Amino acid sequence: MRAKILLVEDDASLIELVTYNLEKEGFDVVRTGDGEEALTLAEEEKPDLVILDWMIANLSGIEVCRRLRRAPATANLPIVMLTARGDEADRIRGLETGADDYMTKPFSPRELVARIRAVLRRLRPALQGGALEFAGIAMDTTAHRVTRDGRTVQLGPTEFRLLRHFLEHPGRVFSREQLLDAVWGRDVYVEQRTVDVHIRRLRKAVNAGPNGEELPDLIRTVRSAGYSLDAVPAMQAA
Amino acid sequence: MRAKILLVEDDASLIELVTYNLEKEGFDVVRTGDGEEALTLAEEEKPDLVILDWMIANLSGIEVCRRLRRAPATANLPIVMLTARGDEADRIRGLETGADDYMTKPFSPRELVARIRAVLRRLRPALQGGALEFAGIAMDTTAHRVTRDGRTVQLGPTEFRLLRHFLEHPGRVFSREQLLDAVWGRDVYVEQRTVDVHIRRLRKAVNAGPNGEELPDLIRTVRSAGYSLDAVPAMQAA
DNA sequence: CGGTTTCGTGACGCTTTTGTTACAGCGCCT
DNA sequence: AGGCGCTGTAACAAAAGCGTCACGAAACCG
Repeated sequence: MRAKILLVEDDASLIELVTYNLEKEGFDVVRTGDGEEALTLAEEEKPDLVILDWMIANLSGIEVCRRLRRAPATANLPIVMLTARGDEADRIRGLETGADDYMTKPFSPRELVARIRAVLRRLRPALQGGALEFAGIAMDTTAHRVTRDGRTVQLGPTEFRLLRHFLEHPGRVFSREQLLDAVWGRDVYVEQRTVDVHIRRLRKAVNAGPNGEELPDLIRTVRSAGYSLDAVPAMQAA
Repeated sequence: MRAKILLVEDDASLIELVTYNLEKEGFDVVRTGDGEEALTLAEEEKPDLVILDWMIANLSGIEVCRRLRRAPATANLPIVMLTARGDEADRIRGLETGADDYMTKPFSPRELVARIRAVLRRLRPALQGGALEFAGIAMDTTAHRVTRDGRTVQLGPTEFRLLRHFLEHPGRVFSREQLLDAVWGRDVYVEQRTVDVHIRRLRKAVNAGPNGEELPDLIRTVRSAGYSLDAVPAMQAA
């Protein structure tokens, strides 16, 4: 999942510099140089993090920070202040107003990215390790939650591990033996056909549509080889 | 609740300076100048945050940071690096190794405190004396009061700590072992099934409605994984 | 086109995991 | 001392998930 960042800054050359570096690192960037608009965008764009300059039009960065914290919808939004005001008093004021980090200009773009990552690592764990996603199937391993096109999918422990294994290696074909090793454990010994049954259960759960509908099957059977999770639904014979 | 901070630093005058400022601000301080000992203390003292110097005896600060992150018991422990190594490359390395913030010497003690507060505010909300709230459950950690949709909920000490832990990490699944570590303490050893009983007591108290009614259960059981506090009540099959 | 192999599917005991209740011990307060 | 609230453990009940089998369908092969 890509993280979206709201950049609130009015210096054109800085906007370009920061945007370039963030996009290079895989972030989506939304920009504004206006304090009032920043508040609106923070609600509407639902960014994962805000970078705030102090001196901007209409509302100071510190005031934007305060209002973001006060509004329930954005009270939890990660904020990094990035400003020329580098006095001790300013830094402390920024942090105490609710900023999660505070950097002063001039700054290193790479350090900015590192600090953003550090903040997101704590506050949006789903963006880091815990999230797997492929072909409309999303898995949050820390919350133990799976969704298909937004609808939550109910899985038993074994199906969960099985799906995770597929999501970790999308497109790759695994033999029943490999799956038993990876999902059940190297020492456990069960019939290979057991895999079939769990594939069946996994398919049933993942392909269940809104009501009684069937969604396209993303688990491909490779005859005499095994199974794989695949973005392209199997072809149809009319 | 007072927060406990582990200060890993070997310069005597700095130790004094930092300790003085932290204690003045209401933190408990545990100190060591030794990298190996830092790891031990991080486990045994259960600090709420670690301040790490880079140049210390036995293990470098960066290595201590890496090992703390790797050990499950301390993987989540907030870390602030405080060091003379201020190159861009060092800062980035520190942050990418898992530090939550990175300050360089010389530094302002008041800024250090502000940054520590900023980190703790996010990672240990309960320490700020503030209110925790999630999905209609509100907890005032200082007054030791809990309400569900406005009605006050009566909890025993253990259930209170258990709920607080869930509120601090909403949505996340914890194994019984993790809960015992976090809520009972790392050194206490009780049966894992004890957790089940307290979950039961917590559910009973939190889900008690106006008269004899049952409110939707917000504590989700994740079979063979643990429990989590969750906004979405489990779905029903008719 | 039969024969053969491989896979899909539903049913069914069995085991594991969790829910629930009861109880005995402990510390604390009056 | 007695009562009271809280805790951890055990024991039993309920639920959920698991692995295997049997049979039919589909794919493959000559």
